[in-house]
Amino acid sequence: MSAAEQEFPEPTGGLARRVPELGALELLLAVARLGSLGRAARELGITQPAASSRIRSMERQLGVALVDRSPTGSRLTDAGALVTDWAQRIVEAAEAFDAGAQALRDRRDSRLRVAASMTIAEYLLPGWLIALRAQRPDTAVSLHAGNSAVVAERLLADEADLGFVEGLSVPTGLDSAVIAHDRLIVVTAPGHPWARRRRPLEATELAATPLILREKGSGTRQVLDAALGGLARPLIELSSTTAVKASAVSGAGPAVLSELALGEELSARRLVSIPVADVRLSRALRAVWPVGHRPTGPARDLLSLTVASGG
Amino acid sequence: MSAAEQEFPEPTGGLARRVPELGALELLLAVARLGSLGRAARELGITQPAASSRIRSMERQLGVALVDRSPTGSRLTDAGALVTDWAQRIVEAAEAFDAGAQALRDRRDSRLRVAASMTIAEYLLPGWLIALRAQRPDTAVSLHAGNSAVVAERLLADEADLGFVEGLSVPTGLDSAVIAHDRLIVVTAPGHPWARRRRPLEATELAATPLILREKGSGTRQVLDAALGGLARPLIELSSTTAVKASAVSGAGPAVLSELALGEELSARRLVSIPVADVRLSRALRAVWPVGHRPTGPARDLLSLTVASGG
DNA sequence: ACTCCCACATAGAGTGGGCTTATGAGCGCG
DNA sequence: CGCGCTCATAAGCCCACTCTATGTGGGAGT
Repeated sequence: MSAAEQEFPEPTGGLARRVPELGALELLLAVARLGSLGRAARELGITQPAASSRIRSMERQLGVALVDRSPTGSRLTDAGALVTDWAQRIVEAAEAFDAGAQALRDRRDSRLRVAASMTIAEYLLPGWLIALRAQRPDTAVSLHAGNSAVVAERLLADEADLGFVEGLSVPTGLDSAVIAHDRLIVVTAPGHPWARRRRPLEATELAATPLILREKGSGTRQVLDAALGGLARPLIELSSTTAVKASAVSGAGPAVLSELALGEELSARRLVSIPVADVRLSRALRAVWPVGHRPTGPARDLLSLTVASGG
Repeated sequence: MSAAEQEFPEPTGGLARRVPELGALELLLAVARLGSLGRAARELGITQPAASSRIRSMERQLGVALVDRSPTGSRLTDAGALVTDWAQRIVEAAEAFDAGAQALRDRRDSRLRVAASMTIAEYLLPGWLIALRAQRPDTAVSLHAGNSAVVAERLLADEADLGFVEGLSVPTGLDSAVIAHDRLIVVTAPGHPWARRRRPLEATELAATPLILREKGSGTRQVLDAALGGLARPLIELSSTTAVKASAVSGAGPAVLSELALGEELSARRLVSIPVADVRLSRALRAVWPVGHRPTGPARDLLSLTVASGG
């Protein structure tokens, strides 16, 4: 074997080889909480040897001892405590995923039918659904995502009980309550010239520069077009927020995204925010329902959750 | 089979059965970014049929069509775009996990040796490490977590190049720079009587109430004891932040935690924050290094990252 | 119109990780 | 001193994921 054995480049990916599976992380959290492999195994519905083996293989994979075994139980090592907290973040994200995915399976018999715009469905709804499930565990929720017009349509056709929109105006026939505000942010990779500017960006500069954008018709795009006077120039048009972020991170150019979409990327400096002068890139997020039909039952529960937690 | 077939209670867990594995989520993100199953497969180093089958089985598991296949490529469905964004959050958490775990494998030959307090290592460091890797991909980092005394010791013994502490004072022999501030927050489950209070909590009430706490000697505990005058009464003492959170969520009682630890729990209202009057529960987070030895090389890179992103 | 290339799907075989049951060993407590 | 708990080990099963090899369909270029 000479050096000719080609290393695969692996620019991204391979995470799954280095990060334990969700089941293993869940098990680790249970061990931390219950102080015993056996009890954790019972809680997850597997046998004690399975738990033992799984923790051991996780330790092998990470190259770090995670738990101190003793005949009186198991406690986390120092490294184990760290790993457990990092695992907790993954599991929380997985819970949000689960809550959302469950609502996507359009069950006809759902007790609460929600229609929401993309941004809200992506970033806020999963958390609300988790909270709702904590209060009313047996409420089945179905979710339909679409733009403002679609949301209004479904509400008026009695195909949804509660809607959420992010437009600049409220569709006719609907009552609404503002639940939060969302700002659009201009971002670039840290290496981009804009990242080193001292003066804020002018609206004219922004309008003159080709940007990485969602496709025409998306809520984000509408707000941006309105703010700039209808002329955002696309460098690329992509079909999902994820794709826009990935493209911006890789340095393809400046992008405009909701602040809700940019938690991790900004704090880890994969992207940096560029201040913008004299442009109103803010919009209200609203809950909506047919005029006169004040939400009741599960819809009311969800509504009160969103108002309480709305920033 | 009568109704005697006992449903397993599954109060927590079972997530792994409903959420696809990390490898599948990574694959989905690659498909979204590249617009083709085959290209995504190539990027992840698997074959096209494997990717095809894996996406299909994920769709079966979720009960939702995620991608529209066509002879010209694959695009996400509406539901697929939502699912992809939720998946992105999981993968981001997994990247932080990976960055941290990699630093935990105490490699002797690391170019940058970091010693950090628990809270910083848990919640801030992984993000910094990701950002550092983006700038300097070949910098191997090792991490050792411990309290302020341990951090100081390792720095002075030249076993670490850069330290992070969260104490109230800077250990002697070290220079420091404040990189962020951290507040401690009193939280309860939403059902707790305190959640319905109108007046802020008084320090004496807090001191008189048994609390869910980290064990004595933890940075969090020290700050709380100092603020209350040395007399926080423990209801339970637990060994990890995760365990404290879980216990508080389940309604065991009030807990005191760093705001850094409470992202998801507060916004999903699994926990609510209780205002506190006339108690200073704030502390500075500092980078530290031996007097005279201003950080250079990788240490300087990391330091400048943390200062830039510190709140 | 024919061909080439890319897209994705299907079929059948191999492998490995995780699960189970069964059993053994260390510590503490009555 | 034995019973309870703890965790570890061993042997066998099974399924998910993987591969190679092949088939089908559409767009682009000649």
